[in-house]
Amino acid sequence: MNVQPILDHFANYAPLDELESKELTSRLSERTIKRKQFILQEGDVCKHYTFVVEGCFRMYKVDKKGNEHNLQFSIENGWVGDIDSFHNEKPSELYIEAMEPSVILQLEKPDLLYLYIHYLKFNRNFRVLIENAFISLQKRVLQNISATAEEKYVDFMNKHPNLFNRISNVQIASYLGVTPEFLSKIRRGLSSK
Amino acid sequence: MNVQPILDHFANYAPLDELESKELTSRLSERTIKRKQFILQEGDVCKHYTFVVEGCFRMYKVDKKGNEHNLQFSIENGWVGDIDSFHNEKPSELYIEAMEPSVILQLEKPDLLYLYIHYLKFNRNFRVLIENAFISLQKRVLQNISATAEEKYVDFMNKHPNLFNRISNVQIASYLGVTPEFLSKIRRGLSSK
DNA sequence: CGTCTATTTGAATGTACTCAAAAGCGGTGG
DNA sequence: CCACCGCTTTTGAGTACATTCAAATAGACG
Repeated sequence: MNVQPILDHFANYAPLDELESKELTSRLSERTIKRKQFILQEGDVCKHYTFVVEGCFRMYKVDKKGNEHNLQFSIENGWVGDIDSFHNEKPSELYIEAMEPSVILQLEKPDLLYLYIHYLKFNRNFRVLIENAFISLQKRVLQNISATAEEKYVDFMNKHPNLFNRISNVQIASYLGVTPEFLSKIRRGLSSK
Repeated sequence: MNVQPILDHFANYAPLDELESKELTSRLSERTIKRKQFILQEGDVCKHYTFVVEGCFRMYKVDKKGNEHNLQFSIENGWVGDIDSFHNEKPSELYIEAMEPSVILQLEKPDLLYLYIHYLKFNRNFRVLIENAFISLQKRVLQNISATAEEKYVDFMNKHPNLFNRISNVQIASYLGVTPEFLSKIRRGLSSK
């Protein structure tokens, strides 16, 4: 089991000492996920915090009309999970699907709670993690309520160059909240500049 | 200084014992804020986590064209602050303005860090606080990318009945990302149903 | 090469914005 | 008590942005 990526990841926050690393890694389970495989489906309770070692996931919701709306992408060294379902142990409204063959490390709720209770540092690190995720989401909301579709697309390219050349425009359109057809027209407009 | 509301507030999470309450309250400062007064302006570094005891605030951004976009409202027993500016000590792009005469309790960064370092419970409580804020923001993003303006407005009324009858439609429109004129037309449509 | 999916195109439609102006609604002072 | 002020809300016409639907084109992969 390759746990180095997650230890490196926490090194960016408050680095784990030897005991903390051991406590964490002994509770992780590694899984290999095929492309198009789901690690969460609507109706399931989200049982894990998932760290992406390799690959790419999208978390999305399906509305009443059957349309999919991408809430989040996660790639190497990112986290994915339905926090609402996880903490409140209620059925999720979301799907999490692998967009590439992937390798993940998962932590179950009792294990996470164990780490929270015994180690201030895990509380701290996960607090900082979610603070950063919160800040990013705030910026996305501001953009949603103030920018045109073209501005959103250009910003997405600049902020996520690694994602942008790895996933289809259909997926990006769904993340931005526009139709793929209109995104295509935006791209045509941009390329003629 | 009336600290009871903030102690009651934390009682909904992991309640503070006597020592923790004392450590917290001794670090809080109370302020009375007039209507239309700012507690943060663009360019300032956000120096406080602010708990609202009484009154109502809006946090907004001004774009290049001079238009305001409401990112968040906060009322009694809520928190407000620019977390990005606060943690990274960088100039804020946001304004926080009182929409009513208000009373707040403020915590400075060194004091918050002191609490984080010495008490697991503050780490835990603020982690849970932001987790919940994160969950709400995720739902807002999903709605932003999937719902019509009318759906967003109806949902806002249902989710925030207390706010909705307390602030102007101009402010609600700015929060939803539509023009006040168009919101008026939505209201006309709804009332004729 | 054929199949499957992603992307592009175009025409018609719908949703939301802009701008300008009118109407409504408190408050305040005469 | 009413007249006036400032601010919010409403209206309407014209325009811009984005969607829908159907079909053509282009790429990717076995």
